[in-house]
Amino acid sequence: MDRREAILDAAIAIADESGLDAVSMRTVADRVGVTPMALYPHIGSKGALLDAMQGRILGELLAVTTAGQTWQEQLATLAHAGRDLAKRHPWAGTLMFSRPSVAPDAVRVTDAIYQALLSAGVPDDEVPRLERLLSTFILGYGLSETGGRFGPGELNPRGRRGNLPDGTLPGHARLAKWLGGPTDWDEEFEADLADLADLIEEKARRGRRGPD
Amino acid sequence: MDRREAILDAAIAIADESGLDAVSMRTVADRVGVTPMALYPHIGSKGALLDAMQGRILGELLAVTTAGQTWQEQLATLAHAGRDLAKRHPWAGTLMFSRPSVAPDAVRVTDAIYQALLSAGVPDDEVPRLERLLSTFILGYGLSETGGRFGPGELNPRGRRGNLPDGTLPGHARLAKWLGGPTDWDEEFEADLADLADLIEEKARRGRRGPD
DNA sequence: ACCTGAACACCGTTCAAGT
DNA sequence: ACCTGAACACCGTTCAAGT
Repeated sequence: MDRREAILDAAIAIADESGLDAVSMRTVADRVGVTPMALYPHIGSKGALLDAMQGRILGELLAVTTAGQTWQEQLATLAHAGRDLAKRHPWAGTLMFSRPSVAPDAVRVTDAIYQALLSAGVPDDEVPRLERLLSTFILGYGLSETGGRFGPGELNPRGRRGNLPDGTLPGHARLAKWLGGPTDWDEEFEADLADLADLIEEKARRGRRGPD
Repeated sequence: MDRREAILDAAIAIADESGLDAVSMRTVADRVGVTPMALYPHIGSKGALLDAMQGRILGELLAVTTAGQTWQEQLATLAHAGRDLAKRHPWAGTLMFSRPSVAPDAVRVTDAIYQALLSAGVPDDEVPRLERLLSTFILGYGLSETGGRFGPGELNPRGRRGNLPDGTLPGHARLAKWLGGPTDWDEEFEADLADLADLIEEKARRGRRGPD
């Protein structure tokens, strides 16, 4: 097997098992069965290794096919694939946000979203912006879930406002009924996607009437 | 001055100047004029230092006031404050996504968004989800800008599809006209906010008619 | 009460040396 | 052509010692 591929396999396995911080030239080399310095001719540097890991992840995203689907189905397929990926590889979100997507596969994912928006009837000049809005949200959602931003503290104001005087959180007070229990993140993701699909549909409808 | 505050000042100054990676117990201690180990009684650990930095940032966000504004103005004020913060402290986005918001100030920011959504007329049971949708997008946008995900490569397909066969990027081909030039990120952020405000208005309108 | 110095187990990377 | 060993300049953190 190609040494470079073996190195990537090892790095991804370590990241899946113990997080991105556990990926070091030393731990990767150990897993491959070689000295840290032996990695350099094959992958260049730690940064290049992270870029290559990102490329692998995006390759997985491209495995999904959207041929013959409606634009709603296409977007849903891509969004779910993105979120599934974030769950399978919890470190992927951090990586995506922290470095520009240089892999050629990244452009192909972007293109798939462009195509879905175009077939929805979104005016050409609005497509790139809406693609960034969608991908930013999907990435952010995945990262919030896996990174802990949507942690239990977000939902349960009891035990968090201990050091705040009463009456400073009127919003929380009024919404108490909806803030108690656990949240179904799958359900919430579906609802968000439905809302964003509505937004796209509205864009397309206005586009057909011509711009304001 | 309180030693703990001085330590936080130093850490934030270093992060602003040289990035979050440059913040180490050693560099912070150097700036304060003390040995690394002298920090521990005051801040506990590196992780606690990062949490405290996050708290400071959120405190800045609470300085904005939204009293007497329409809900559209309230949301715009908060969104702009969030994005300005991300520009002033480029490391803040990474920090927000990578750890749950434990600071009491975080709940107050959330509450401000709750209040705006409530006064827009969004049904109570949809407010927490829409708050997460909004904050996820705003954070993600700031992080994409400062972290480089919205880098020049995203916009200019020339020079990136060198290793892809022709015809694999139909979306890019059709949108070539809109993908050439530089993007005004301020303008794009405004347009995104306007779209999300439309979405909220639509929610409120449907809520008044009663649920489906 | 607060700080220091030495130490431990880690990093990424360079460079000369081995086969 | 590919890999190793030693070294350099870094990490966060512990622990005994100083004032």
